[in-house]
Amino acid sequence: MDTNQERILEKAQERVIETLARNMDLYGITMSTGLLYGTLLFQDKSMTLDEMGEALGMSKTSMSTGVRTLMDLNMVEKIWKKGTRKDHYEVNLDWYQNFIDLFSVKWRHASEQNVHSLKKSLQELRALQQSEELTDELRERVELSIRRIENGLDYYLWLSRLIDSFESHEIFQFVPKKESDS
Amino acid sequence: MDTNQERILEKAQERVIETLARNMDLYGITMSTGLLYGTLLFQDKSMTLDEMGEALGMSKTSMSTGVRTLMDLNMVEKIWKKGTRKDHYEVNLDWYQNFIDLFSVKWRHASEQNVHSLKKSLQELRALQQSEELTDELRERVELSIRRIENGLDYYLWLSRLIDSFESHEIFQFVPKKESDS
DNA sequence: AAGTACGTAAAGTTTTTTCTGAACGCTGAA
DNA sequence: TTCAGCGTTCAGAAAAAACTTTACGTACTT
Repeated sequence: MDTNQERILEKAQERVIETLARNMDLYGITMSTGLLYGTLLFQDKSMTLDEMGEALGMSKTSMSTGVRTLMDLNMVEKIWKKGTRKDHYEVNLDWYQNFIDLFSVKWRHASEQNVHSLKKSLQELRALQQSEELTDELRERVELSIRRIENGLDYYLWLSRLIDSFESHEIFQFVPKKESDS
Repeated sequence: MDTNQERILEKAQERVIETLARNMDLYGITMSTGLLYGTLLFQDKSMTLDEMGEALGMSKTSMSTGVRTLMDLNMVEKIWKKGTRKDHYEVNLDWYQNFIDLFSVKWRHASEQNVHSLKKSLQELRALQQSEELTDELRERVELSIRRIENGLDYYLWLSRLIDSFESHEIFQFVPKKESDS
């Protein structure tokens, strides 16, 4: 058995795993959890928490929380495996869908919160604007704030439609999955 | 002077500022820096580091680093102001462009790193694949890894084209900035 | 040339996050 | 019913990040 070839394989895998993991902070995912994701990615079979802990040299507790984070983002799923009592996990191989789910879950949520605040404050400021006895200086400030908020709302409505186009996969009509050459 | 009206205005602004700031971790931006951004947003005039520190009750050093973070993302810019020795900063009011810049800067960078690793490892594995004396078991593992990596590359090429469409503003043809009603 | 005002780098402190190990509850087996 | 194996909760330890204070370099003023 040529262990040298094996080492080449593992080296190649590790490079990818580490790079992916390092950049997953964009997903709000910690490096360790990213390593876990990468490890699962190159696994042909599903893994148990113990196997993960073994592979990463980390505690089972960490694997438990890490795998839950990944499940919340739909990047990993729990697999039914009869005959064993342990939970088995598998990576979701559809990178596009992973991106979409992440984007939907995180950005949609933030977007909704922001819109809510913006609308509420806009309403208050519009009411204030109606008031007759408003100094010129204050009226000016109120109107500036209203403009700023309206700008923000425009943007978040757009962002919401963008996310819609991801979720519905319509975005792939515009930016197709595969390009012919290159 | 009715200080009550002023309080309403400030309350409305603070709500927005705080919500925006809280959600800016999606941008990899800390809450404090988010508050700084929000503060600048409702400012009619440019601000100096001292004014920011004053407004947020934080050290000038923090303002310095915070403002640099925002500048790196093109969300804030330094303003020429003659007659004073202090630097002045202003928020970039184009939310769409802020989003695009953020996305470009962060995701493009991550994407490029990932593609680089994926390609390098793919090359190594393809070479390994050529090798005649490869056990069936190892060949199987190599081929699985290659498939995984190819999947990833497909995705990142797509992502790159998506980012292109943001940077070129072509995305607005597909998801227009303004919708007629609603 | 000396002094002052400014932004930032470096070092140190505080706060937050991540990780671990022990203890718990649940489920299935004996 | 008891026991063993499993995932998870919780409290504490370790690590990382954020923030402040001090100190420095530069550029303008006098």
